[in-house]
Amino acid sequence: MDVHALEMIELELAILIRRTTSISSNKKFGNLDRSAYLILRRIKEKGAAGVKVLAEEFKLDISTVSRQAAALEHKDYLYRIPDPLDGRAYSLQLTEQGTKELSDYKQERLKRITELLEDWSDEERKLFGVLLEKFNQSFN
Amino acid sequence: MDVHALEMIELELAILIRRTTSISSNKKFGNLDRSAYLILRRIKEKGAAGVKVLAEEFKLDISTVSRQAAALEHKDYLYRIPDPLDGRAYSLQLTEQGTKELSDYKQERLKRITELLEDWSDEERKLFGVLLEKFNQSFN
DNA sequence: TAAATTGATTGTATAATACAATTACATACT
DNA sequence: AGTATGTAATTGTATTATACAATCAATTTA
Repeated sequence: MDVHALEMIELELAILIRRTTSISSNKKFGNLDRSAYLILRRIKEKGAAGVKVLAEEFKLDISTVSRQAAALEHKDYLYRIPDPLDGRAYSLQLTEQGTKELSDYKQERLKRITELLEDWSDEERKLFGVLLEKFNQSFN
Repeated sequence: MDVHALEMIELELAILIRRTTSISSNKKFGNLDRSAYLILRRIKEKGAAGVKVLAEEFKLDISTVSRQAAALEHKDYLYRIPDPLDGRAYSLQLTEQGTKELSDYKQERLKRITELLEDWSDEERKLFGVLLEKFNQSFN
């Protein structure tokens, strides 16, 4: 196995994470943080879900998702649909505002990434996407 | 330009960052967090440096690096070398313990990544490393 | 030598997370 | 039916990484 490649990945991942961590904390393009964004996206793509399901999918603690969901509800980006079979449970659905905010935020992110990668070839961009996806899937 | 590839990168980056953020906060393989690790590594590879230089290289606030350096000094992983020309300044060098800890930690990280990527081809690993590096460089 | 600048630290705030305790409801067991 | 156990969600508390502002001490400049 090619140790050099692994070392390179190991280092560059550390750098990437640290870099983007600080960017997200200071800058904050729109009104959404990364986690909020992923929640809205998930709901838009796969439909309403409760905090437990979301927490499992994201591999986060339920309490973490609960707070994020509460914040999103408070901003009127999500609303609750009570579970008819279980008085404790509910699921979360996008409001119209949430849908709009999601779309705006996604556009901003996309724009930023497009700028960052403007000198890349199409081939490189495609491969980078594929490999990132594959990497994320290795975690599951 | 291939919008689909960009969208994929955009999404997978968000996922990657969130995932690794939570891993580093809960798990913590060894005694080092990511930033501490990058500092030690930088010093090992490029020699002693003061907090200002490190902060610039890492694009972090000086105060952040100052605290990290203080923590590493406290653990006896780094020691200060006073600047002979400027009574305020100093640079940081690895202690023997720091060198050892760095090497152990790096091994652990490498091991973990090796496991994660064990099903990948050499070619894929190599490309992923190269593209991550290129991506990180786009930030500069 | 007084004023401005600079390297570093410290105070304070924020954000994302986890774990533990709690609340309120649901299910299962005699 | 009633108690015990389990479960969805929230809330309290702690930690970690970060930034920005204030400060301290030394240096440089006018």
